[in-house]
Amino acid sequence: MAKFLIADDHPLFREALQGALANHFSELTLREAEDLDSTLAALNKDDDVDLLLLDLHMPGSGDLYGLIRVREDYPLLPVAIISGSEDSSIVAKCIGFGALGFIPKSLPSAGIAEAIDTILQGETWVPKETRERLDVISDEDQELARKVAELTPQQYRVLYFLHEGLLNKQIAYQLGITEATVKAHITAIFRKLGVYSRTQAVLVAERLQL
Amino acid sequence: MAKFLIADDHPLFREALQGALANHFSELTLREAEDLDSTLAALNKDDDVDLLLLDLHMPGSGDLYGLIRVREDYPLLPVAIISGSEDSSIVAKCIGFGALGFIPKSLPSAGIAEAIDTILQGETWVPKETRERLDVISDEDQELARKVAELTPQQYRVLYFLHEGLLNKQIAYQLGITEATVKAHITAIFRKLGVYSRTQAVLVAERLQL
DNA sequence: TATCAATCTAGACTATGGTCTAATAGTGTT
DNA sequence: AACACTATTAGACCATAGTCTAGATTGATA
Repeated sequence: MAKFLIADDHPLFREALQGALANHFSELTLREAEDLDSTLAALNKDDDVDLLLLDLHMPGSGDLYGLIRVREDYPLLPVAIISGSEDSSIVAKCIGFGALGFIPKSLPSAGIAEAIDTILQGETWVPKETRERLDVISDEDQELARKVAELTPQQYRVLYFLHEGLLNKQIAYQLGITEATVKAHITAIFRKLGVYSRTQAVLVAERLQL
Repeated sequence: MAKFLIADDHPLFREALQGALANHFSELTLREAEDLDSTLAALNKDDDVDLLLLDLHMPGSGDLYGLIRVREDYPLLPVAIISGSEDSSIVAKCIGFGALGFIPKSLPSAGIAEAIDTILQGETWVPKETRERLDVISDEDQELARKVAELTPQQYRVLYFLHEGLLNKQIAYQLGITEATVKAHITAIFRKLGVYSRTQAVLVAERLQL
């Protein structure tokens, strides 16, 4: 009896994936989540989830932040990344940051089932095309990912806007808080990332493609 | 009677390249340069150079700045990039920014001669391994490169240190000028790049891998 | 030589960024 | 319930960033 959690903001895709899985797995319990917060909440409630199917692009989080965050909180949970893109450098980063598999949305349902079987056996699965191009993630990037995982969701949002090149005033408006609070968050981000200016913080975010 | 300009800071490599070329081209005039300034000076003096062999890593300039700069000043001059690395994304960027060829230093001399023959005929030459991976450079990146080419050498140096995450005070010390001057350069950089904060300027530099 | 244009330089001034301190609210623990 | 711990909030204060103005230098050109 397998229990999966599907985290994807697209209801139609969740439904399609559910259909594909139901055909392949006879006994199956599915949970759903539509953003990072509800994903973490679901994982917190259900401690016996066998596999997380995690969309890369989720509202309220940068591309890799969701994965990094989940890996930090639940290091033993198998995670398969679901993504519309299949750029090999993205695939490499996902695997490097601890995902067991990378499943492109373009994959037909039989392929998806096969990929998930592989992953449930504890093996890595990535699309054929990218199988030979898995550049290793450097130790420094691993270290940076660990640091980014320490950011709170609000701090992460601030870092996101920082990375967009926004002024503190603009970030404050976007998040509906005062500029003073934004500054406090930024100072906390600096501490956690081990940098001392917004420029360096942005470079860290850029390096991890957050 | 061909005339080439070799721009590489490594005297030994210039010599080796010279030997390889002399064997293949019967009539050959060679000019040499060891940094970006002397390269531009040599091009300015000799207006009948047939080919520039340009090292990617040159003292006093970021990786792509030399190419961007030369292409801006001499758009008709064929340029072959010489480089120790042969990372496909770098190759793609060089070709995208107007180089006709990309010659890895690891190539045996017969291969180098063949590559240069191809380039002199006006065709593009890149290493076999990267031939199928030449992602196109986006229009925005082309536009950004055009803007970066407008920077003066000193402004470029400031942008370089900006991208390292240095404070204005530190940049001033590195360049031996006052902080006020650094600020003036930074304002000029903003104007030319069309941005309004150092963070955004750094993101532009990052995007072009300068 | 005179002159125009561009670059480099820098001081004075204003806006933005960043630190320190501290209060509030939520969370899990004993 | 009392406790420690952490996230979030923000005001006051100082440092850094960025703009405006302007003089000095260089190089090309008439």
